[in-house]
Amino acid sequence: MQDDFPALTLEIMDLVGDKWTLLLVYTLGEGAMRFSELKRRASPISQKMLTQTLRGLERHGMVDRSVLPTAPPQVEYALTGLGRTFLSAASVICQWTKDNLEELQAARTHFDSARLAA
Amino acid sequence: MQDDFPALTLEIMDLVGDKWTLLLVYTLGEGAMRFSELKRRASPISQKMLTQTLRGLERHGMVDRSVLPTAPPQVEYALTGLGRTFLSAASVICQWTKDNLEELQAARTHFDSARLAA
DNA sequence: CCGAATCCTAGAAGATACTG
DNA sequence: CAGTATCTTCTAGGATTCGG
Repeated sequence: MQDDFPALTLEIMDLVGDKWTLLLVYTLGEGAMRFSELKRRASPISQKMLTQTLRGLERHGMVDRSVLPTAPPQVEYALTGLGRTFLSAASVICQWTKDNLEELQAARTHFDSARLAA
Repeated sequence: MQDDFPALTLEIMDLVGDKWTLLLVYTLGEGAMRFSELKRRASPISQKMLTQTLRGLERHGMVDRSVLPTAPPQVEYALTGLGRTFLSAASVICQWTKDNLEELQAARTHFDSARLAA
């Protein structure tokens, strides 16, 4: 896999290199959800960024969008199979981050105070 | 873990939410390396972004920087223990991306052509 | 209720020149 | 060799307004 790093990291950044994608994937991991509920759960995301991020996820085949034939219209979003396996993979990073929160915090504090002295 | 998503995703984006961090971590995963070699291997990164990204990694305790007492000075960068466990976690996403490249590509093509029609 | 369109600003990132 | 400093460009993302 070594030789594919550049291309793969570019692809990954294209997938989740923005501010909200990861949060939305995790939120949708709790179940299919409508636009407004998603907006509440992923607060403080703006409508614009919610729409924009959802379009990106849809484009990558990670999220399925279905318009319910009601009035007023309701739109439901759900992870696809691809989205679910992605969530599983992403959970590993999430768990790592949780497990190492204190060490990360300590490293930052140490680095910052050392820099302040200089 | 569910309730920690917002905070964790923010933390993750702080760690690897920029353009070059992931690539550098992967590159350093192949072994300790000097500035110039790193710059070559992570091409086309600029000196500025290389320095800046390395400082960030150092700050997070993921990379160790050591100045060799030679003339001209040589500086070697290496993953710390924390950096290595992070790399392991990140590899899962990397592998997922590799395994699903075709499906991702197909989803994008399909989405884009559907949009073009409209 | 869901989302498109527009405007605007902060910060990311590239290019270039210079230093111990 | 390994940076720092400055300048410019570009784009992500927030605020707001409007439409079906």
